[in-house]
Amino acid sequence: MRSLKQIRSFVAVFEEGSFTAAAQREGATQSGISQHIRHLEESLGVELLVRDGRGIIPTAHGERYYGECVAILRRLDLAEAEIGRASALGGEVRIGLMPTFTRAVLAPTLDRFIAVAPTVEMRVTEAYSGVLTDLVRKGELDFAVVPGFQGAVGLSTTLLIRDREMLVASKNRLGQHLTPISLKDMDPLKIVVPGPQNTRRRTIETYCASHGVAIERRLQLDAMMGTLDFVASSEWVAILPGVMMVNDLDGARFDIRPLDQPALYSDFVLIEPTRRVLSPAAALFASMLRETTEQTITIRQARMREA
Amino acid sequence: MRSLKQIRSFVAVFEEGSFTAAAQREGATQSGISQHIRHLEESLGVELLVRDGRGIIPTAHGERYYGECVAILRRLDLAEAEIGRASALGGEVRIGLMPTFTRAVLAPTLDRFIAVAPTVEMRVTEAYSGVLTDLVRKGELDFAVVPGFQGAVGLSTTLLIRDREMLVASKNRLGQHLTPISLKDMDPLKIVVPGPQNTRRRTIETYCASHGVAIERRLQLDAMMGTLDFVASSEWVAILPGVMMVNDLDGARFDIRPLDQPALYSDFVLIEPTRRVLSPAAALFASMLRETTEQTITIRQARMREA
DNA sequence: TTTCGGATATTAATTTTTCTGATAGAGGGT
DNA sequence: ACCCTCTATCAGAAAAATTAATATCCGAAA
Repeated sequence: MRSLKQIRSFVAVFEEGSFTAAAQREGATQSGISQHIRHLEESLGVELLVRDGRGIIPTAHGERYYGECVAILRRLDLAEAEIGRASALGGEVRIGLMPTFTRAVLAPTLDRFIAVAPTVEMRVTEAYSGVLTDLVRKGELDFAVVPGFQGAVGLSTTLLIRDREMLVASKNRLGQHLTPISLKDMDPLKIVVPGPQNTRRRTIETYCASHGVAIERRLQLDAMMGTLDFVASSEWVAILPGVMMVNDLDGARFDIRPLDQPALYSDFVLIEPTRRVLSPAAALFASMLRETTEQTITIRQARMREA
Repeated sequence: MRSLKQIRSFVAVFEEGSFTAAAQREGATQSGISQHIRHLEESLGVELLVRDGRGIIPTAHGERYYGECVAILRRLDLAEAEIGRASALGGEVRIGLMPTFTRAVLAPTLDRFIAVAPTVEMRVTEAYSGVLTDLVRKGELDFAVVPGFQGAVGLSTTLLIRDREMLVASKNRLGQHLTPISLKDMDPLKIVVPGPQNTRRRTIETYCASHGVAIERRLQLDAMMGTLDFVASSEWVAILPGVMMVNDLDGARFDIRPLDQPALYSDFVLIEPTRRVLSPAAALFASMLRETTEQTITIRQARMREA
């Protein structure tokens, strides 16, 4: 007989591309997963996955069936979310954020959220996007906010915010604080960049290369806080998302100027497992996060107009 | 943990209105069903059904959850139907028809169907609408054709055909064969009617009462074939759906005249369990049944224009 | 070709879950 | 109150899922 376990196993194998990884994600053994898939295939009378020593490749039937299965799991999840937690905001919310977000917008969002939903247990994980993506796919996080990017199997993405990139340097080093700046008119930069595994690295390099930005030296630094500290006390600069600088708009520590000619925007998206539905509490937190972020951006724009 | 068995059990209880009946339908014991529902309610943390000694009443949560569950089961069924039997027409088709349909349109439909799908095992059940409805809800029939009526929980209905009601009498007793007739201009009728459990009885009585049709005597006869035989050899008349008289349009045995002023139409609908999806073979048979019926009606209309 | 690394399949024993049959209990209708 | 019908509960039996160990398969590299 068909069972939800079989379906969940199949979805996991499909998304992870491997029985072993699926077993890990489902908290089961590879053996068990293997049997579930076999039974499923037997009862459907159709091969769903081709095993080729190196992982799996779904058959055409597998592809179709996967789509239906995700929809079914999602619907089931929705049905429960509707009932179980319809009224009371409760339970646990587990989210993942990059340092970009934890630096400035997390705290005010948490303040507001905790006031509204005092019984919800919040668990925030800080990590870079690759790690967060994995955690979301494994179901260990309700959602995460990562840079806009090519979707991954089993994840659905929603644009959370689009923000402007800033050139950041220590105080009085960049000229008119908060006014747009064109990098190609500047002396060659001594710039701090993240490592190549970070999505931002490629964005920054591409921007510089295609808009004639001269770079004198690069320093690869994978710590956000470290980067800020270093920039604050040296002649090096960094390109950072505006959203993480909202607490430094006063110009006391940093000179911050939005990139211009052209402006550089970054998208941040909310990712969640397609097979699941955000709990009301998680959805509330997500919307508060967006709101807070938008407010900070609005405030910044006001300051920029003054400057 | 949640399981499909639990969901199926819940749907069955909801639709049957009773644990005992649900157990029968699912081929399980009442005890097992009871435990499934209990576990479901426990894991959702919500009461779905109120038990009141005489059966069950769903709670508001139960109502909502039922809707989702049906959608999920249906989607699952669809996913499988898509895969397993996408190409080959095979398996078994079990349908239910009333005597109205078995008399004239079944045979030609079967001819066509068997020619196209020789490997399909057909099982046709003849019964009245109440019985057929029960069988469909229990999942023992893929679909049935019954008089249009108030939907039942768990069944979805599609209009299959709308046909005109006929006054039927033995040969040379009604005047111009196949021409419309207004009953209120006639002498009081000696009419054969089905018993009150039959949907048609109410339709006929209502028609007569509200359009001034005089009735001299009633004869209650619950056998369709018997009614025809009796009418053929007596001065009694009957009101019958046109679709069952297509083999008697030649006027050799009966005078047949469509009711007029006003015309009386009857709807026949295809009913199937909402939680399931018609197999390709069953869908094909249904569409052939509709086609055949429509053809017979077209033929009759041509004859009527000639007359 | 051989071997190695990484992956899935198989198997049998074990654990967990489900199912059943008997029985107790609850709630109307008479 | 009594009866009848329905659901709940329980413990044993049956079935299914799970596991750990092991076999097997496949491709890549030597």
